[in-house]
Amino acid sequence: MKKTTLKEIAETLGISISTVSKALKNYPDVSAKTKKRVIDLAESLQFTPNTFAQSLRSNESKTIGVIIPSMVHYYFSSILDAIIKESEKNGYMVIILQSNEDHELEKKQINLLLNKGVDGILISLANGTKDFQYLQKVIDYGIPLVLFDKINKLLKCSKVIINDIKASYDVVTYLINKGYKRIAYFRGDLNPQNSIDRFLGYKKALEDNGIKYDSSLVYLSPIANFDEGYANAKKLIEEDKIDVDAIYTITDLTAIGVINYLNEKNIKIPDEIAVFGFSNWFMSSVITPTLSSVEQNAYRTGEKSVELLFKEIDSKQKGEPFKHETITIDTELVIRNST
Amino acid sequence: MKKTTLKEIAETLGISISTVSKALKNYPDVSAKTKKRVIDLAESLQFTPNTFAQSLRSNESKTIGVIIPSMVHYYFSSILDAIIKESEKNGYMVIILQSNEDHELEKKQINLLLNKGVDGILISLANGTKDFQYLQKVIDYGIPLVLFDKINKLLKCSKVIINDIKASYDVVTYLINKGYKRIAYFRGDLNPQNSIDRFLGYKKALEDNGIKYDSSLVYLSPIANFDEGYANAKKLIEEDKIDVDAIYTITDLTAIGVINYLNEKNIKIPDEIAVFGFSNWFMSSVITPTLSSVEQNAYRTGEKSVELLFKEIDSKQKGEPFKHETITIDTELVIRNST
DNA sequence: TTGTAGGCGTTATCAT
DNA sequence: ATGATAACGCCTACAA
Repeated sequence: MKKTTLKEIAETLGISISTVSKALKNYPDVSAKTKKRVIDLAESLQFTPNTFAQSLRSNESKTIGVIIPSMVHYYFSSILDAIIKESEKNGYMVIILQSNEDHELEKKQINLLLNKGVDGILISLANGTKDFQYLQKVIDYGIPLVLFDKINKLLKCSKVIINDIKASYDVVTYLINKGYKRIAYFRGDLNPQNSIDRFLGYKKALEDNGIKYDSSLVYLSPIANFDEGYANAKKLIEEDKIDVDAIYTITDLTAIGVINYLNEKNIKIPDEIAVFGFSNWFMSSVITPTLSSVEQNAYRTGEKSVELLFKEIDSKQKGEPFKHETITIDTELVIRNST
Repeated sequence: MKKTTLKEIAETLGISISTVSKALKNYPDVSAKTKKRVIDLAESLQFTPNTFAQSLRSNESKTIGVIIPSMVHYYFSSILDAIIKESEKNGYMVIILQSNEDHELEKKQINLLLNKGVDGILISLANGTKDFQYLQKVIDYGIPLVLFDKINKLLKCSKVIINDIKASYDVVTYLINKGYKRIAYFRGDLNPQNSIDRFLGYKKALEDNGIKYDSSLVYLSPIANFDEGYANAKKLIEEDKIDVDAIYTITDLTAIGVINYLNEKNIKIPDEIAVFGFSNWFMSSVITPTLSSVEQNAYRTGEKSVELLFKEIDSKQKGEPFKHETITIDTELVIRNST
């Protein structure tokens, strides 16, 4: 079985290809009778235009590309969920690539997408990313680009982020108000902006509440996974930081590592040590104790990102100017039993 | 900035388009000198062939489509991870769609992918799927199709599955050997094959061990999510099934719902009631108590699925005949603290 | 060794 | 109201 073409319809009906094309596109200058004959036959043959030919002609693929660090990740998969659903509504398909937090791979993938001819690109940057030339290239090519979550401030494109400084500030302020005084922080690498910002929020909240920042309470968790949380908690306990009464982490997965270690050691949460995460993974609502966290509204982040992208694609098609926006998604503290 | 074309290179060098094309494809009948001139210029202009034109001509998109029920799902996202990585290695991109367990949507998406001109389709069927005509259509069109996880036996295409009957049989046998006698089962809908098979395995294991199957110990969990696990556990306890000493569920998420309810009610796991899941989600290794489960090797499932797909695409291109295969992925019991 | 020409399928402009 | 024609960019059989 082969796909039907305009040519076949034309030959069957004994008319020209261009008339067929016009009939199907409901041009006004085709007689009602011809139109009907064409449409009926097209339907019975299940005709759909060849997208390769359409793309070649229009230079549009009706496809967008998304690059995320990793797929098996509650936050990113939720964002993708939104991106895919919204794109489908708009008649677009989505190609997904994983940078695996590898800067070089990310670069290669951007080029793959450009070569592929996608109509727009959404990306959450890999942690290592320092040089942004290849992203500038996307902009130079005139391909709409939206950064989300892990962004770079300097690039001239739309962005969707949360206010990490404020969210983090709120967490620490909440902990302080609850009576915690020695709050450890398991921070991420100081490369993605949000990692920096969460750390800043932590420090600022301490400062504003008259608590002196103590760098010995800060542990590094560059990958921000379970094992690092577990290992850092172990280190903290074994270093006899007995006055630490709360641990706040860059993300939930790390916090869950912490919880697992403390549970193993029979250290009571939150009585002896409280734990606060970030991102509100589903998992956090079902572990013991349930984990307090920051709801990041992943779905909305995805929604807003494609929305901006399609707006820009639209403007481009119409030849209208487009003004880049930065949208900040609201976050909320979700208080559970770990604090 | 615009993409370079063969024509531009040809004009710049004052030679014909076909010579440029041949030079870049390293045809033997182009002089070394011309070849060098072309390649150098192409490189400096960062020439890459227009994929729309290539696709139109070759009728290949170097893109495959994947349909899964849902993205925010540990098992499926792990499979996607494998699919994307393996495809990239083979120079293919991946378009992902979510059927949302909606049969009609799935049908529409299959058509979208066919119209898009993907070179192959991977799909894990929605639960409701009963009519398979539109999948037959894929086969009739000659588009390689591989079913994984939730399959239909009757379709003539490659498949990647696990042996659900055996895996389930092993779980229940293990429980019986451990001394559990009244084993409740929270089963899924009897529509996807694997749901049926897990139920069969459960029954067979009871039978083979001289335990009479008791339908009052079977609870339905059609969506197989957390809430259903929680609700069914509640129902079971409130129905005073006090002799039940183990609960085995269709999937981990449901089991985790069960654990949460039992924990809330201070029912000791596994002393009063043991819990066994299926799929070995990451989450299961970090909840309290850690959950015994069946490792399904999602990544391998993804790997094998694309491998079969690419084999078939390859055969098709070479015009060779292709023999469909059904690959069964090994599973293992992962015993943790809940049993 | 190089170039010409035709076609992949669609669409839009310009005749008729 | 309909059709002929060219173009999108690439590829290749064939001609020179």
